[in-house]
Amino acid sequence: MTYIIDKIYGQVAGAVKESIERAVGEGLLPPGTVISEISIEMPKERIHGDFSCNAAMGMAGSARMAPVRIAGIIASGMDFTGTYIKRVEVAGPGFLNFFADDGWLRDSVADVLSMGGDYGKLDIGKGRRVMVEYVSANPTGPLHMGNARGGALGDLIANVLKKAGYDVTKEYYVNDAGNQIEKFAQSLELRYLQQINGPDSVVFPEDCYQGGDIIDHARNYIESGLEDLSGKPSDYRRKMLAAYALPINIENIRKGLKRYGIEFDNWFSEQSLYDSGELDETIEFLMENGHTMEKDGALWFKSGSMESEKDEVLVKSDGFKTYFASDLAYHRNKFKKRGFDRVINLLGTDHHAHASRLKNSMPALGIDSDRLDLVLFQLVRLMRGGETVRMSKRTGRAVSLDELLDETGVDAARFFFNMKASGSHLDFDLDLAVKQSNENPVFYVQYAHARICSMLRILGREGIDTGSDACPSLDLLTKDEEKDLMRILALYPQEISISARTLEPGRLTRYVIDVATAFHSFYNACRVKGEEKELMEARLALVKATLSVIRNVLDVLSISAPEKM
RNA sequence: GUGCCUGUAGCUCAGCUGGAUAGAGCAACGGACUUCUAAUCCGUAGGUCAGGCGUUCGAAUCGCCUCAGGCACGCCA
Repeated sequence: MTYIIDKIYGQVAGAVKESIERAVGEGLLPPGTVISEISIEMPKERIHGDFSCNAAMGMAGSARMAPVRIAGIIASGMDFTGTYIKRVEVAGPGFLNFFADDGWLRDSVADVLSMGGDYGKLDIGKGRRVMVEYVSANPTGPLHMGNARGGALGDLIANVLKKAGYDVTKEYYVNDAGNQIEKFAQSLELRYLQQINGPDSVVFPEDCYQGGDIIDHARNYIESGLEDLSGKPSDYRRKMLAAYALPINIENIRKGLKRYGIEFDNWFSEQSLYDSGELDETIEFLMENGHTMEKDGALWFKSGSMESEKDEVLVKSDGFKTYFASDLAYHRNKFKKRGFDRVINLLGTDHHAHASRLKNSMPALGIDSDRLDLVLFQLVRLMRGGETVRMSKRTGRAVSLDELLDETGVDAARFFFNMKASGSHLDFDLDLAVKQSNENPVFYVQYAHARICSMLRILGREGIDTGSDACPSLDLLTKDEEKDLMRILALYPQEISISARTLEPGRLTRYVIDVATAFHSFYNACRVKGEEKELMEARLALVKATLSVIRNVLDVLSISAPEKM
């Protein structure tokens, strides 16, 4: 897939490269001149041209000449026949500034119209299979704000990679085994006993799950008339209560995420690694390959040569396997059993240490650690009444995803969480949440969409064909507002490309705001209805292309595109 | 104490593989609706890019140091 924007970048870079080679051949530039990678950018200032190249500055060192002189030599011998470029200027410290014919803008709009929803698709993924694992919250309680951020980000990354040509699988890792499940079962048991024997009958320890949902589970269990557990052994009681509550929690998580617009292709159970024997296989594999050692009755994973890395316990002295062990088995499963080419894990920064240890451990499993990408996002800090609210399931004071969505709505929440780079902190002021939802840029973008829909409705009512796929002549679109809008539409493939490469797709929210801004400016400067036929048709085509791109981006963001507001 | 992340306009944040006069939204101020949606547009104002030193033609961007905040350092997950 080659877009106009890629083509014109190629034309500029090609012309520069050709000109440099010829100048070297003719002795105008010294033979040893190193041609650095030719990078093209679009200058902020229009007087600096449509595209600019700083190759001359990069070559100054090896050519032992002033950048301006080199730029002059390159510029003087350029051939632009058969390209969108009209002319070149040397400016500033040695920039080569290129001025393009507006034809590239018109051709881009034509592409948008002909490709529709496929516009922006790329083949950089080459169909490779990539798994994006995100949310993966412990099923011991409801989803909270941190999960909301990770969910919005992970889902967007997955959607972008799909758009970029990867074969994407979205996966949720269900931590339904291990220590926190024990703690969950114990908490349930104690709440159960409190229900039966009164609140003071047992002590409820601080390290148990304090949330009210645990109490609800205990009460619901009793009220639903299931087996009376009061006289049974503790082990059995815990097992039954956990077996009762866990599926309910998982189902609630699933429903909550669905409401949030997230549907996973696969829910992978940690317990299944125990049941299938893969966990034991993995540990044996590590032992056979000399990556383990025994100490103090426990089995340890020997970290590589890195002195700073600490060794990790795989099997505790009491025989229980650690989370680290099952995570290794899980990743062995992802790469070896299921054959993913690439795996992306989203994690809160509080798991940073664990995550980098996991990544560094991949070679011990025979996996190139470059195939595992970690996307770390800063946790959401919740502010209420000017105070920080700690979000921990154990303290039971977390704000749930459902509560958040009740206040802000799905669209605003998903947009909001993707407006900031993953690495930046995010303070969420609950008191401002409702007010903020009115100011949220998502409405600005949706408004542009609704406005266009309204325009098309009215034009259609006047008997104008708004559904035609044909692209009329766009030669009459010469005003700044029209060209600015065309230009921003032409940039979409690059936005997808950069988002996919950097795994930082938050820029798409900013991009679609820019599209909306350019459209609103156009709307105020140019009329469609009532203009002379040819101009009206050209503007109508531009408006339709804008609608298509806005819809396209909102679709990737999984945000609704209302036709009326 | 050690490691990682963050520090840019009053607020929330872009920009960070070095490039031209550091951008946007909100808030503030001044304008624009008898016209396809004013949830909009146009304009004004707003900066020691936390601070310091260095690297070079050029630093918000790269390196070192300091300061401030967050997170992690368990036979927890």
